[in-house]
Amino acid sequence: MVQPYASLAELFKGLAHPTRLQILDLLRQGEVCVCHIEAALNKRQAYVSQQLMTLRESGLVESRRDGLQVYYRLANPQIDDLLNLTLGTTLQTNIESIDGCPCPSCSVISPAQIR
Amino acid sequence: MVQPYASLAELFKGLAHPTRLQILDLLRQGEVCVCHIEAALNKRQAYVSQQLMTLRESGLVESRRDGLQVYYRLANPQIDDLLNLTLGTTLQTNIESIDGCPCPSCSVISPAQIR
DNA sequence: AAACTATATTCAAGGTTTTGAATATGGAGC
DNA sequence: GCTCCATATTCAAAACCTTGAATATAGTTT
Repeated sequence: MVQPYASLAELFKGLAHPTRLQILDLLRQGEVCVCHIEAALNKRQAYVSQQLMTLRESGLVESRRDGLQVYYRLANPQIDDLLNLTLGTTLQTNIESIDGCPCPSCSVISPAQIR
Repeated sequence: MVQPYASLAELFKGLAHPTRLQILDLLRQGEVCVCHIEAALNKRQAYVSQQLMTLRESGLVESRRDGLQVYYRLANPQIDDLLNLTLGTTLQTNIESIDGCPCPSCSVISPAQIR
């Protein structure tokens, strides 16, 4: 078996799951922290984290820790190309600002910030 | 779960296998009969046929019978685009003319090839 | 340093995919 | 009709993926 096929197959395996595709779609908007992904997909934390692990292992995403938060992004521009080609340019899932989340998209001050 | 993700995931499942990728790569050169695929991959007939069934069910290829032979081709030009993006434009596997095979590619006499 | 928060990992049961072996089918020629 | 050829299907065991539950870890706050 020619090696390139095997490693490309691994990449496609990472893509071959609805939840993982939804996460990738989300990441097309830019870097996003895990709390956002949880909120946007409305899935349990551990489950999201498991799918993120698979995405990391497939080389589809990369992550960066900043304090308590971990931010995820698409691993490279070709993944973007691939998603544009297959998902089209319309984003299915949108992120809103999550109350109390310190990530860039959320840094808008919400009323319930007293302590 | 948003439906588009689920059906796209099915497509990627079809792509997530080395042998199936190799077959698709082969089909980039045009319509090819099963005997060629067998010869090019050096795999058992039943095995090749199983993978072709999966590819058909994923909507990645289409087939046409002509007498004893069955010819396969990529289902649509977007599959070509997807393969160009992911496999690049270099073909890994080449078809040679198979002795005694009545398909178009074989009826022409071509010099012996190496792999 | 203890408590807390955000995220990651491990485990296991159930489900699905892979692939070899055997067998079936559709079409051509006699 | 019978036989041969090219291709397809079925079956079953092993390998692999999915996902809920429980638990672990790294970093922050008190």
